[in-house]
Amino acid sequence: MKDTVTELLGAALAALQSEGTLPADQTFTPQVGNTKDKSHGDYACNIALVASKAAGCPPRKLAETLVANLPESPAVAKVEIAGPGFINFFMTAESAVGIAEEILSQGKAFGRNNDGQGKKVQVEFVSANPTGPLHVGHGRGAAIGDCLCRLLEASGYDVTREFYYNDAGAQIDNLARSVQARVKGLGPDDASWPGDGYRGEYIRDVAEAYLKGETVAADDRKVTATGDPEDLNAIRDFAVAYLRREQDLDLRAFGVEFDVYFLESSLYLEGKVEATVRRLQENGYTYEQDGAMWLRTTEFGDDKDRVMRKKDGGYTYFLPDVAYHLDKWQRGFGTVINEQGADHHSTVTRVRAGLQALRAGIPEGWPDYVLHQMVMVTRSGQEVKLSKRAGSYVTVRDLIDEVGRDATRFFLAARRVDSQLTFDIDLARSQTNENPVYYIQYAHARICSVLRKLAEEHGIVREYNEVAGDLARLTLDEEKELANQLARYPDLLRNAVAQREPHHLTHYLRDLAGQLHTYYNAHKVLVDDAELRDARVTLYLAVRQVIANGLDLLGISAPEEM
RNA sequence: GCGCCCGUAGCUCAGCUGGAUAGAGCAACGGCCUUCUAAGCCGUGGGUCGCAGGUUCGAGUCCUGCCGGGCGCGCCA
Repeated sequence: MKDTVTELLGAALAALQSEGTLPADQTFTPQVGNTKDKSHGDYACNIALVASKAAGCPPRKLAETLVANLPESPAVAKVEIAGPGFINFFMTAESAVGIAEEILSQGKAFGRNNDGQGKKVQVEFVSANPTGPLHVGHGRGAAIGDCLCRLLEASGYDVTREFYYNDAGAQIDNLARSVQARVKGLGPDDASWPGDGYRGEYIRDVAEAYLKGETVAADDRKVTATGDPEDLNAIRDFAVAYLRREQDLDLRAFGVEFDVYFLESSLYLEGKVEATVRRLQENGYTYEQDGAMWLRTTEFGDDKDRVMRKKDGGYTYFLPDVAYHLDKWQRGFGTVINEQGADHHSTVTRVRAGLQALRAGIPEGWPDYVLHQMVMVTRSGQEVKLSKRAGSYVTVRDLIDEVGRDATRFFLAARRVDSQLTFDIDLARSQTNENPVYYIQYAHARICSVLRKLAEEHGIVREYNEVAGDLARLTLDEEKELANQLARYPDLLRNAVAQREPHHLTHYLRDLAGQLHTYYNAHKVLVDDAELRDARVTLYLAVRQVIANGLDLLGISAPEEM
């Protein structure tokens, strides 16, 4: 419908250009928007305000001329000029509800597009080091990252989900020493406990499994414990595998699956770190100072130069990071999105600077970053800080166990990424209309319920994408507005992808579900008039399809009954 | 001190990249179940969009400066 309006306006603009009212050497592209207020019609355009200067006449006057030149269309019931010069389009209900047919013919494909044209995109997210269970922050990253992936896939991109982790650095040594201490029967409060050791209860579990000689398999590794308390290397390998497996289980419970697990150690093994260092040196951006090797990141907008090789000869995390991103580039990802917590935002400039210093033809703003702000968990209005397993933080597993996967995903994706998020456990648990997850799922279940009733009492089974009845019978305001809302869905997805903001989807679905509930309560579907009944059921089917499609992009189930 | 993010109804948050009289939900108050799921619906009240300037036909949205909150400023990741 919106396209129809755009075309009509395009024709009118062309007419004004050929008759000289508007300059022919400029292009005017009408922006057609959805109206907030019903009295402004269904769609509105501000082109008269935008082009009034070029036309050399007042906006309202230009609007009048444009309207006079609009081609006739059966879809348009009325056109009005309002306010400073807006052109408001009132569409016929008949043209609006036609969207239902389109939705049902496209089914699961409705809303999807091929904007990406099969281009390769990589989304790196979660990327937690294997030193403990995933915390809520990782959960937010998982919810946002996975939803972005689904949105990109729905836009025709070839998406790779990637998880990067450090399996060899100082933090892993620390993990190994912590597990070893537990293996030897020590606790965090003992005097000989390692200085910065991990204190969580899960360390004890790892130690016990190690002593029992268990075998664990995670992503690409499988490790059997030797049980030897003195073999720190064996403990390290086992602990990493054990905690990676734990994280995998959590992610699976959350409905997130990765295509690639990338090990930091592989960058060293394959000489990619050394190659990166050489290239940076050859390009003349490095220097020695205080026994360390520095990179002149200030040449590329950083506020100070960064150490790449420490006094002790080891590299800082920053260098493998650069090597890793060069590798991503070389793997052919024209678009890479790094989803991380905002507490890592300082790496953005640094990594980009390192990549520019390589002079590898990588564009300046590459890669993209989506940085989410912090998450706070509350229960009974109080902040929850601890979990039994992890000690100092709330884990993803805690949330899934307590409120379920659907609610966890929904709430963690329901806010703009750059605003801080309060996860209200009481709200997420509640099974009332105040909980948007249930509210949306209930709308879906309600439609299914009506269909069951139709089958049971009238013996009519409507197929998933079956159009029946005469849609022209749908003349109610609620029906037209419901149809308009459905028609917005494809644009909504485009917008969510462009902005990298999954929360638009949660808000949209909340609104759509609300309209469905309103309609449901105001007008009975299973009326005696069979033609009207069938038409309404068709609209219901279309709503169900869009809700199901939207929930799928969030990784949330669409239950048939509740 | 410097950098990034946020500040919108009592609370939690939207606001489609500058458009019309700033919107939802919750909470509060008042209604609706012999009718397809009341996990629902309808109605009412509620705002100097942190403050002050600027840009223009028009600013919650853009620019500057303050105020308040979060995060970061390691030869940790």
